[in-house]
Amino acid sequence: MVGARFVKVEQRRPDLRIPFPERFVERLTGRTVTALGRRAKYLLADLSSGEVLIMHLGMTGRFLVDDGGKASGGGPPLIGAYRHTAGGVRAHDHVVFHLSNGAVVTYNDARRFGFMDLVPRTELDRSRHFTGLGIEPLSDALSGETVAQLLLGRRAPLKAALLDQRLIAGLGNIYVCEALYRAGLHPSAPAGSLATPTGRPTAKAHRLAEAIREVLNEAVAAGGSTLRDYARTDGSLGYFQHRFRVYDREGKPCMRAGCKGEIRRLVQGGRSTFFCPVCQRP
DNA sequence: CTTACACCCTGCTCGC
DNA sequence: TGCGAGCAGGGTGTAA
Repeated sequence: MVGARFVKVEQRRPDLRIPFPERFVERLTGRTVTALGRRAKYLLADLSSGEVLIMHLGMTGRFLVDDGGKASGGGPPLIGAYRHTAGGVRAHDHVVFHLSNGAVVTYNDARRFGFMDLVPRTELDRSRHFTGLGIEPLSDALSGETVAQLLLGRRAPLKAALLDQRLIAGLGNIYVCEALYRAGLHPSAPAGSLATPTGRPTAKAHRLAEAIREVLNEAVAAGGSTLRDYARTDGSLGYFQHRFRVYDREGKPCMRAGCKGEIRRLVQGGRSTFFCPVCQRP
């Protein structure tokens, strides 16, 4: 997409989780994508107009890429590669980008918890989506020290605090479960128990920071996690789901050598938490 | 300020 | 085979 121009944009419904911005199609058409980026779970495309296209996948959103046979010709398929058929619309295809390089990028989202928005680049950090966002977990900002400071005094369960995007921005349900397991921390422990009364990091805080970084780096290297509702098994999907140690493993044995524990599931804030009651003690 | 919970929406799996 | 209940990668608005 970078360097390519939107030659045609199909917006097939008025809203996803929120309405599309005013004149969405007009503000994209004819613009060139100058850069792609990310902040937390938001995908960002800088446009030649000075606006940023913000895209969020929600739970079931995905981008399907028909590169026109260029990038994948002869080589391994692109992530989500597929063939776009003009006029042939799949269920839940909500937005179709036609690019000047021949690529067709389709946004598909069954549950429509995703969204797209347009904001001036200069106002991005003040936009409603970005105000109050926490630190990037893969940046230098994440350390035992910052974890301790962020969690100091909080009585919410550790699991809930890690899912709070205002503290650390970008962790989801899977990677929080996996990070807590690797750090040997109980999901129900008070978040503040990882800090000393003065906000200094405990050994647990250091372990957690390291586990978060480790899990995310491994997942990115594996192409992410593809769960139950993917469309194709063409070898281009994420593989981290095969490396889950606790997520969706209720009733199965703990994978730590010698551990006799059995993975348990509990519900916190309406979300499932998976953990080993032996390795992750209260 | 915190924390808890319902809700947005569709599809799949499970138990009966 | 059919059907309802429960659950799912996220975020927000409201209430307590």
